[in-house]
This record gives sequence, C-alpha cells and structure tokens, in this order.
Amino acid sequence: MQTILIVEDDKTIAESITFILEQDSFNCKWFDNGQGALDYINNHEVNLILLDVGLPDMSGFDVLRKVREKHSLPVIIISARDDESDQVLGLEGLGANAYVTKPLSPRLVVAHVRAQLRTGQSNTRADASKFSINHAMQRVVFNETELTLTPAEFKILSHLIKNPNRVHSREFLMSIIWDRPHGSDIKTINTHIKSIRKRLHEIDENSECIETHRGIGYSLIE
Amino acid sequence: MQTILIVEDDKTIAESITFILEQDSFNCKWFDNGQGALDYINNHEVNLILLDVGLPDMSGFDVLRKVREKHSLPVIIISARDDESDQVLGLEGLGANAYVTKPLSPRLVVAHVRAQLRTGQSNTRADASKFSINHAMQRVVFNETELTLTPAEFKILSHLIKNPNRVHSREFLMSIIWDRPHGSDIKTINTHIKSIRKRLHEIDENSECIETHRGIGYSLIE
DNA sequence: AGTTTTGATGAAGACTTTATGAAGATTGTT
DNA sequence: AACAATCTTCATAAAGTCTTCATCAAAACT
Repeated sequence: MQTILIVEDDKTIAESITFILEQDSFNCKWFDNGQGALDYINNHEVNLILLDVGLPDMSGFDVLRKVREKHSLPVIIISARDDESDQVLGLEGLGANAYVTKPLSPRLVVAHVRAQLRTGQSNTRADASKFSINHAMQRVVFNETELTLTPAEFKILSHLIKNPNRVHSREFLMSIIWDRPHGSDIKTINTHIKSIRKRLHEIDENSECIETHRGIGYSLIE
Repeated sequence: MQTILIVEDDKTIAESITFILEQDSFNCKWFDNGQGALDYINNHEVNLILLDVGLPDMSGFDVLRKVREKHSLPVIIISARDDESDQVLGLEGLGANAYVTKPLSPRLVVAHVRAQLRTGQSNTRADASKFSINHAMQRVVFNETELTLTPAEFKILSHLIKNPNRVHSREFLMSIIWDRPHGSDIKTINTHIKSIRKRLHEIDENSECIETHRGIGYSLIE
C-alpha cells in the first residue's frame, strides 16, 4: 500500500482528495501545516506528497526545499488560481513533479498521482543509476569511471543526477552555479551542457543521458 | 431515445436547454426542485441529469448524494459563476461527471451531454482520465504511454486536459501559446490540433478524444 | 442539388532555438 | 606579473518548430 501525504490547510479540500484517493486504494495522511508534514516525512515511508503552496506556518516553497534536502520522492504542487506563475516556476525549479490549480478536479488529482507513481520514482536517492556523486572530491562517477569536472559542470551535473527525469530551466541551472543573481547570459548553460556531454561521450560514446527540452531547459534521463 | 433530467429552478434556462436538446433527439424532463426530481429518478429510466446547484428546496449537493445512493448515471453540474469552488469540488468528489458555469452556452451543454452519453451510461467516477500531465518532463501520459510534444502542442493539450468536456475557442488557444498578442493566423491552431491528433493516433488508432466544434474551436472528451 | 463556409491535410519555407568551435574575459595561483 | 584554468560571449551551423499556403473534404445554408 502506497502512502500519500496531503499537506493542505483547507479541510474540505483535504477530505475530498482523501476520499477519492482512498477509493483508489491509496493510504492517505493529512497535515494542515508544513512542519508536521516534515516531521512525519523524516520518520515514515511516504511515496508521494500533495503540497498546497499556501500554508499557515510556512510556504510550500520552504516545505519543498526541506523535503528535497533529504528525499527525492514525487511532489505535486497545489496552487490557487491567482498565484504568481513565477512562484510556481520556482517550485518546479526546486523539483516539484507536477502542479494542479484550484479549483481541483479530484479525478485530475488521481490522474496526476497515478502518473507520478507509475514512473516508478520511489523515495530513494538516485544512486542505483549509472551515476554516483563524490561530493568530497567534487567528482562524479559514471559507469565506474571518475569524471573530472570544473566547478560549474559539477554543480550542474550533480543537480541533474539528484533530480533526474525532470526538466530544469536554464534560469534555474544558472542559479545553481551562482548563489546570487548574476547577470550572465542564459546561453552560458548551453556551453556547460555541451562540455558535460563531451565528457560523458568520452566514457560512453552512445550515451544520450542529457536531453534537451526546447524552449525550457535540460533533463537527465536515468 | 435517451432521457435527460433537467433540475433547474430558472424556467428560462430550463426551456432553452430543453429546446436545444430536443433538437438533438433527446427526451427531456424538467423539474424546478430537488425532491420532485428524486422521486422521478426512482421510478423512471433516466440517462443523464443536468443539475443546478442552487435549488429552492435542497442543495445540488444533497440531490447528488441521494442520487448516488442508488444510481450511477452521469450527472452534469450547473453552477453560478460566483459559487464557491469548494462546493463544486465537493460535488465532483461525490461523483459529478462534469460541471458547467452560468451563463450557459446551449451548444456547450449539448457538447457535455453528448460527451457523457458517448462514453456509456455507467458512471465513471472511479475511472481516471486516460490522460495525465507530467509537467516535470513537459510530457503528457496517454494510455500509459508518454508523448513527447512540441512546446505549443504541450501547452494546448495540457490545457485541454485540465479543462475537458468544454469547448475552447481558437482565439483562446492562441492566447495559451503566446503570452503577448501575436499576429498569427488563427488557423494555426488547426495545424497544431492536427499534429496532436496524429500523435494520439500513434498510441490509439481509434481514439477520437479531440472534438471539433464548428465555428468555435475544440474540446477534449474524457 | 448547388453554393458557401469551415475544417483537414500535406508540404514548403520562415522563423526560432540550440549546438558547436573558438576567442575573449575573468578568476585564482605562483 | 605571468600563467593556467575556467567561465562567458560570439558567430555560424544545424536542428527543430511554427506558420502559411494550396487543395481537398465535410458541413451548413439557399
């Protein structure tokens, strides 16, 4: 039985989603605040989170960031219709897997949940893949071969490895290289990706791990 | 001949819906209150209910719940624009199949009715849509197969999926592709729809999910 | 039935975005 | 200050996407 965490301060919405998901044989756990949810996640097995961005104690932004520090499970964002799209984008940059807007169609929620769980993304770190990360040495191991990367390349690639199968915008990848806003041309990322690909090709000529998503950014395919 | 029950206290609306549906060879029965409709349903064969949420004697919520205790026929909710979205959500949770907002477009009502009756008489509450959106990968999952779409195709299709069984004008679909006004020919949408259909057909040859509404636009039928 | 309007279709080409290689700018180190 | 490594920018090539157009088919209207 898979457990879904519902983090939503509106009781009516939470109950309605729970009702529908339990019909679908999911085990649901509801929290009306962020901190309670975070405590639960760190001590129990959770397969997916449905996360409202407007919570009483902290923003969905903060919750998602804290979740992502330790876990890589699917997170679906629930946002009010009049939310800034920038904010949603930020959440996606942090690694949300999907988002739905209010008013919710429960059927749509179930469809999203099924879709996410079908991809087989479980609550594990991405270490079963062909990649592993050696943080101390600032190196990435690919197919049992150590890659020597420049700092920027390491930051980008290790982020992609930690959050695979998800598109990352060039803007977000820039923000990974530079903590503070940096006036560099966004196309710089293209060049970094180019050199990462080149290094990967030196190990495996046929590897096409990094996918381009036209108009958006890049993703790493596991 | 299929019978449609119209539960609506506004006589003008009821008459105009009846007029349109009878042109479409549906048999219509009108009630201006909930109790009368419930009595009728329990003693006659009804194929679909068009249900206004604001009734004099009881809420659409109550009507729907009582209907669901015994029947599993399609129910389309009619709600005033300023209704609480929570209420609509609750109604969907109870198993409404679609909802439309006032002011009604008669042709839209017919489209909904047709859409529901085409899929068969059985209630589809537990059925999830054949679609779900993988926003993280900018992809749509259709019949458990991931579709890779161009940006414009993704924007159009994901909007249709989020708002199914509803007609969307070409003008509106254009505005989804382009944030700012864009002087493109409105017929561009035809071509995008064509390629979306082509991709869907590659997965399911017989799928006719996207319906054309002559003179207006397109809708996705769930 | 014939005419008009609207949509579907396939293909061309205009346009946009990305890849690539190389040069220039920046940073840190000795 | 000179050097080496890295990051950014630039110009051009390549790839992908969007729009337009011509033609055919379907539906609505007289």
